[in-house]
Amino acid sequence: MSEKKSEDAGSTGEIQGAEQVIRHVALLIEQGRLKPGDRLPPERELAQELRVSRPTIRAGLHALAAMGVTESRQGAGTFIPHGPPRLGSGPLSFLAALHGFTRDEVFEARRVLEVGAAGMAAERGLTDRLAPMAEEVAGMFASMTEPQTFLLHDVRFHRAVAAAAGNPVLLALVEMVSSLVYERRRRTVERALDLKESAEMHRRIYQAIRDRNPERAREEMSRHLDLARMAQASEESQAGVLPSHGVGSA
Amino acid sequence: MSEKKSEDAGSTGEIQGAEQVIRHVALLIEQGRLKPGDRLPPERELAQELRVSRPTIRAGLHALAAMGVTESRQGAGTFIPHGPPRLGSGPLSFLAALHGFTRDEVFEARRVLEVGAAGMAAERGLTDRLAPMAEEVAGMFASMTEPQTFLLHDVRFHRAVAAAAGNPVLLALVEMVSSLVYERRRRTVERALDLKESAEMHRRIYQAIRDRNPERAREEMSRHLDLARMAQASEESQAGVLPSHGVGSA
DNA sequence: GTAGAGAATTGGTCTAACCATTCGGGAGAC
DNA sequence: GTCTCCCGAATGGTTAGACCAATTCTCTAC
Repeated sequence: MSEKKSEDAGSTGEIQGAEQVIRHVALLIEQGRLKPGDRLPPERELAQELRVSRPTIRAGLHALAAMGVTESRQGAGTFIPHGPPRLGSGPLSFLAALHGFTRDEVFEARRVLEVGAAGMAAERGLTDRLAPMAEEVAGMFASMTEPQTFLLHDVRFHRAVAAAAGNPVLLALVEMVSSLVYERRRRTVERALDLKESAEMHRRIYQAIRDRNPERAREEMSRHLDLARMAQASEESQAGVLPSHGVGSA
Repeated sequence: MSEKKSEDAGSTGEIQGAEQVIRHVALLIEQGRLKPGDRLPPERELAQELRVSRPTIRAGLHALAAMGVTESRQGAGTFIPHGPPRLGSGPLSFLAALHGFTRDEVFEARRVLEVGAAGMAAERGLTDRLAPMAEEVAGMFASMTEPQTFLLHDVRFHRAVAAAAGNPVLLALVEMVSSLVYERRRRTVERALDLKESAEMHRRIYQAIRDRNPERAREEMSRHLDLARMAQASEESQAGVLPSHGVGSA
């Protein structure tokens, strides 16, 4: 009963529908005809080219947008974002909500990633990546009375460490997991108790990386994340019951 | 005639359009009214409920599907997948193609994740997770003349190790990164030279975890991935120029 | 030369229909 | 009574044409 359908196989294969749009864009990317910052052809043009209707094109583009591959701006066009490689936090947020990831589990995954990143950063010793980290540490010490600002520097410090590891894949993963934590932390950071101690821990991490001491960098990062996990648990218990990992869209 | 913009604005806010669909589903999940395995309401019903047209609903559902949150089957309905938490490889594949991740970078990220996972698996020593690993090792020794089958066991062994770490977040990350590697490896594994040595390395990793020796587990996993990276480089150089990281859809 | 208004471009949405697949229930055969 | 087969309802997939909204470009007026 498995009679084949139309054999009009074009260059994109026989796939029909929204899936075809994704394949087409993937092909353009592989061929180097689409790079970060570029604009895709208008929807109407794509529709004509792929011989499908515009809503079908739009379905495919929505899927690409959800994967973070494209961004659409009404009136302007659909673009491939430039900037560093970035995995959206959406998928992980949904998984967290669906499967009830605990705070400890998320922190544990984060520790694996960030301890590794801290070690790599220390080993590699890319000197031009030191200043961004140092600046964020300074920012923390300067904002100990403004928890939200402090948290911002905190986020950026960890991102800077991941960047100093010099591996874009690792950086994207760190950002994806971190964003889960920070989305949640933003609501409770006002209750934080020991911002000064936190700032000093970050400083020690920085110093270990600066001194190109991977062992110490790993240790300090590991200890820091353990303490941060407990601190967050404490903040949340003060705040009462929170909705489980929100499905934040960032 | 609804003069007013629908004032039914529930807790979903006043967001209009496809975004609203995503928020709505996210809300249902947070409230526990949608769990893995469940079926979503039919599109026509959602459209009526959210006061938007069906194409808009469909756009949102396509976005959710791209994030791996839902799966649609024509004639049956739209479902939330059951099974373990899973991050699709699509987003990472696109990032790889767009930013030209090198093989070494991907392996490096993989090493951070899997060395951590191996260590955790050994520390935790969940005895009921040992058998799956052992079975895959056996499968490798049994399929040294069939590279594709060998590769399958290889994939599943690494997944089993990540599962033995007992952290679903880490498991999802490992699978996402691994799938990038394996998608690529599938094309060159026929040229593999030392499947026996590879099988024995996997066996040593298993033994270290079984013996609850985290240090050795980490070491063995690290060494294995380094060798695997070089092996794959060798296979690819034999195969000539390959298209850069394909945007595989899995 | 510059600033503003208008036109063209482009993504966002709607309505209304038809197609393709799946699944369940009822009719018929045994 | 049980089983099998088929048909129709339910549901996702696609199409078509139209209109709205935001952006961008261009051309005019000063």
